[in-house]
Amino acid sequence: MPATIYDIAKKAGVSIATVSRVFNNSANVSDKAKKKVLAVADEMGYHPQAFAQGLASRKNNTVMIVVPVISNYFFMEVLGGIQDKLSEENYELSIFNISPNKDIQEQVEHVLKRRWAEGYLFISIHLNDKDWSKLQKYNVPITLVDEHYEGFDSVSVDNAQGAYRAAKSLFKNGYQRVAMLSALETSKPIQDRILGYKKALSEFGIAFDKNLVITGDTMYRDGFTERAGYEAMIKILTMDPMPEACFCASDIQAVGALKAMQDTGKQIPIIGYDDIELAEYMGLSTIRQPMRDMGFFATQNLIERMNKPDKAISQTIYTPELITRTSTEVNGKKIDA
Amino acid sequence: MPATIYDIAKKAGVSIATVSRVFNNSANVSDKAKKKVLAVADEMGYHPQAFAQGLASRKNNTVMIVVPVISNYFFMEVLGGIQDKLSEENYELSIFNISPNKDIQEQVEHVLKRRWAEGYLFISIHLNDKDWSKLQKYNVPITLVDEHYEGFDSVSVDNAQGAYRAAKSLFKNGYQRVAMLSALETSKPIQDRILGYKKALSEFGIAFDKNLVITGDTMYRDGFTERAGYEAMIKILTMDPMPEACFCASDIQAVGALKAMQDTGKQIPIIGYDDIELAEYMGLSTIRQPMRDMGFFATQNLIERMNKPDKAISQTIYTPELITRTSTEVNGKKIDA
DNA sequence: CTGAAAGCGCTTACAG
DNA sequence: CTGAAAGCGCTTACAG
Repeated sequence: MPATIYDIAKKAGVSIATVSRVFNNSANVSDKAKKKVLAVADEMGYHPQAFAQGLASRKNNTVMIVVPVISNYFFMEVLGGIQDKLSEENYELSIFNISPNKDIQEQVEHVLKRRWAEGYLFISIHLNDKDWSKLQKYNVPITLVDEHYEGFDSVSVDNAQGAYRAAKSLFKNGYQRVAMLSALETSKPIQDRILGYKKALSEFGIAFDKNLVITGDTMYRDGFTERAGYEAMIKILTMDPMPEACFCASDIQAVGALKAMQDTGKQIPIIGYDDIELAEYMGLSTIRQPMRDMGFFATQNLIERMNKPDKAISQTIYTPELITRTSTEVNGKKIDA
Repeated sequence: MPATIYDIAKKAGVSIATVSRVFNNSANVSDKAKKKVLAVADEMGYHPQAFAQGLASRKNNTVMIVVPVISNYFFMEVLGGIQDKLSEENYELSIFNISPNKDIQEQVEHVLKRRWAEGYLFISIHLNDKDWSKLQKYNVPITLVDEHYEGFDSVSVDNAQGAYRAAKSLFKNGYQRVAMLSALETSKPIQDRILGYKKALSEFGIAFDKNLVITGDTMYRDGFTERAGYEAMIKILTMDPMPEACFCASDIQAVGALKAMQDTGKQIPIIGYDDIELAEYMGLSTIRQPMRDMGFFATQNLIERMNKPDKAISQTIYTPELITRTSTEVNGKKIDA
């Protein structure tokens, strides 16, 4: 049985209130009492229990991440940013993994009801407006990442704009038949990126051809995998006529696509999406999302709200930028942005 | 103010004990009472608070991961396995990130004292025997991943053996000057991998040359990055005489190394370590660590211990296997394992 | 600066 | 099957 506050109080010859004050750095404790308590606590290996503190104080110093897919590059980078910020603060980190097989809304409400944390970071959770508005009534600090809804603070990237920039640069450099290597169409980021692709098309007066929007067959992780990218690129390279260039919905798919081109010996310029660390080393042109910054900033925003619940709600939207590398070079000549 | 068990009890016309029983699926509740309670709870949006439950029952259904570097490929894969297992069970997941700047032992003890979780997964936490033995006195379920100490359950990979296999296959295929692309030497996995490399050397009667153990200059993430791999490979390729082949301490470094070879136009066979998903798409020969399995199995093991604290301690050690791909092919000929 | 006491929201023998 | 009551380990006005 580990020591409790009562054991320490008794042994130190003070009340439990004093012990509590010592551990909460409360001002009003004599140096003598403080020293004594600390000494006894150290000797008995005492440390306040998080639960009891949480119950008594009605706060628990915990930030919870709610996320659907945990082992994925985008999340990993965002998580890095969250950690960077959290390490400056005194908060514990908890992660709740939303299962794709059960009702999302229900799981999210469950999490909120359990009151596990003081604040929540919802990452890549996409709900409709009605469901989001229901969540507001819980009146708990939530910051959205990779999604936005006017009722909550959010940090996201303009997906349509990113896709638009990628496609536009390809059209601008003279390519006409530009394929889009896509993923699961019910995915919200995909929908937005298709929108951007279409916008670029119409700006250049090119008709939309749905046959040029290709996905792989593997739908694991919504199709955001090397394998799905490989499969899709094989389809693209065997089309007749073959597309002249390709915009990929994610870098990780682009990695598979690059491999497909290598295996078949056919090559067309491609642009990815995300700018994961690897992209630089693959020479992959891509649309950069500031993932780490997003995580950092979202966490900062959340902590501010936790401390000041009535501050104004803010929507932060990053505009992604095009990074050109060798995957869009032709005869050593870079592509124009 | 959210509803409490008292509110529900009053409104449902039962005692709080009955409400509690309903939410704990206790057998002894009449169907009628159960239905009534559930209806009222749903109406008032009630759900038991995790804290209060934890305090009263002295368990909290939480598994905590303790890990030094959170955004890294190895951890991401292991995490995937943990999630796979946890999603079958009814546990919450918490993550504690050990800061590299503070004393590790102290942080670990802090975590244990706070009693945040019922069971802990220590991932890539390396302590000396004395510190590990100190941790035993907390008498709490802990499973080690990527480390082993006889006092705890553990799931690890034989790093020396893996490195040995990689280096051996290179020597066996006729290469004499085989460089090792290394990382921070105080890292325990690195030490073990160097040991394996040396073992292969001596088996083939080749003298150890410390100038052939090369690291990059970037020591961010202990040197397990593309950049560090790139830097190190550049050094290797400019050595005179140039090494004939290279064993890399991780796939992620190997990715950088591949890029270095591409940029310089020089090429030697290389073998990585880990077999991250990407390796297949890069054609990278590598030593496969069953990362996902390790996470899955460690979690399973931990849960078993949580349910049965006195079960025998078990050490699981995987032997990594060599996967040969194009990065070790010469003129289309595969390397022998 | 300090202590007695109430209270946080649950669980769980115990008695019926 | 059900309820009254004690207890989990803390925090925090309140009074001194």
